[in-house]
Amino acid sequence: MTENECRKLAEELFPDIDATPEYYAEFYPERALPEGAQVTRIAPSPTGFIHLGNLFSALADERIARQSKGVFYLRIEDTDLKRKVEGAVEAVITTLGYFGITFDEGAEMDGDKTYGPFYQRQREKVYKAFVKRMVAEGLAYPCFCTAEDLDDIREKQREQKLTPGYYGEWARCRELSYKEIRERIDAGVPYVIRMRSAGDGTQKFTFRDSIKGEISVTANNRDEVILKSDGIPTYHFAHVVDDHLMHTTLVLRGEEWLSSLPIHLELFRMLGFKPPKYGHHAQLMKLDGGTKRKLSKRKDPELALEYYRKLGYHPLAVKTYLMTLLNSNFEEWMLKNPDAPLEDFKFSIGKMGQSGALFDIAKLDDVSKTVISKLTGEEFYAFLLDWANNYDPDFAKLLADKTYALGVLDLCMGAGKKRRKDFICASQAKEVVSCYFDGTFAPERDFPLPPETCKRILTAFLASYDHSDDGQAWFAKVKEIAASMGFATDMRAYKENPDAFPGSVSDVAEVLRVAVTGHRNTPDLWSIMQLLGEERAVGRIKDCV
RNA sequence: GGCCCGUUGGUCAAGCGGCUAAGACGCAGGCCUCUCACGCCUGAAACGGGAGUUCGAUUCUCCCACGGGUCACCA
Repeated sequence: MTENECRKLAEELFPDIDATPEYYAEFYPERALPEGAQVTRIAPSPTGFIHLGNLFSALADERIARQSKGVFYLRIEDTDLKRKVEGAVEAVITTLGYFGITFDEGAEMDGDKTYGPFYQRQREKVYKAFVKRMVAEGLAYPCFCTAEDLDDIREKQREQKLTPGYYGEWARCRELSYKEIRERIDAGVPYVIRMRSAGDGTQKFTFRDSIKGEISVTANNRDEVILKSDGIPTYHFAHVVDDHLMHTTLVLRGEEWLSSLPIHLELFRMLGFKPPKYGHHAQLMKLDGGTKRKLSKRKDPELALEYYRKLGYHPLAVKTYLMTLLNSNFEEWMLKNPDAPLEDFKFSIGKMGQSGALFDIAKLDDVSKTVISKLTGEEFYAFLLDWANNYDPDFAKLLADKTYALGVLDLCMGAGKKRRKDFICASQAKEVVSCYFDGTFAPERDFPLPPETCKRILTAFLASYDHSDDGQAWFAKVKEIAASMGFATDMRAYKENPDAFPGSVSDVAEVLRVAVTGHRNTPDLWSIMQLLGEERAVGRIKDCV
């Protein structure tokens, strides 16, 4: 086709598109941001499934943008209507919001008035303006190949052991004349628009990835589809146009995109845009039957963020755990700055991991314990109550007596600076705390000593019990009972010669503990009895004699 | 299969030519202690394999193996 024919074709293909690339360049001006500010985004497709990997990525994007006083926005990649799920966008926003990720602009926000719209479906005209220009300049052309044609091409390429794809002489529609194109269009043959790659498949160059460092890439040579037959762009094209017009400075995405980077780079070049910086991060993995594999939507419930919410993991715990995976020096920093908010940590993309990290629930649990131990009783109470209201109404009822519930939590969390770490997540906290509520107290007791001995201990205890005793007086009485039965009261002496005694105070205390709580391991027993109140505490012991 | 990325203890990982190869989780033992939890101490536990380069390789190069990714009008 001649230059004139190209221009003519562009006009005929897109008669309704009046706005030019120049118009949009002016419409979406350079952002006025301080020096060094980064503009990042997450761009999920609205499938309704938001997972740990999304949060992982979002957290990195958010940190980079906020840290640099830049912009973090949400764009919805809804170019594939097959994948669209109702309510998915709200789910993305609320779920990420639960984990404390918020946007500066983007879908469903006022930002729509600035660099938006942020739904790609609503940007059809924008993309077409650029496609039109590419056709006019001979950088793109209509392709009439059917799915069968493409299969046929692939088949032949496979036979000849060539790289599959629409490129070079395999690109059948590439050199169609203006007349041939006209005829097919007039005949109503559906078509897509493909980019006309300048590559021949041999040029190699190195690219500097913000995470992976120097990587070697082969220049693109494929005439990728940029506009589908329904007039909607493919991801490749939408990404390039949007990230340019929205002035994204850093694209952080999964390493599965690394292989299509050459396409994007060529598109940026064709359009005369300066590409953003790219950082391709590794995927989250899990151990399955001895080998690492990518976390899968279908097989791994722990991939879904909803999973953690249901179990009642604190959002900050999940976030903190993810930070330890995101930046290896984060944990060290956290140890040194135990009271600093994680926003104070200087996040650096250069320190992101090179290979896929295994998701480690044991580590999450440990981080969770620490995070919760830093919460005040009030804060944890509010969190627990909120969780119970959503997932466990019966438990919520037990929590209704706030003063009492707070007493329980304070007991399990420890007072002052000596914090216990009993809680991992809300569902587990419920188990831990169940023995303090009559509604959930399970009175099956497994005593460590023979029934007769237990009875003697409990009877003696009841006889001397005074609810107004302080902790010391209380324990002195326990010791007395132990001594009266010949049990050791000095633990050191007992340990040196355990056979010399039938037991120790520790056994006596344990009998009491089991009688009162049903458990062998609990926080300080005296405190528990004070919390339960005389009637209940004594009542539980009486049940055992 | 082609191309790309990766490979340090069970897990997350520091390391960036010379170290007794950090640290965290987990595990084991101990201290503290009425149990538990917390805290503290100690311990077991690693550079995938093979060639080079070098006085010297975990670190640089190449080959192999293994793991991952990708080759759509999906993102």
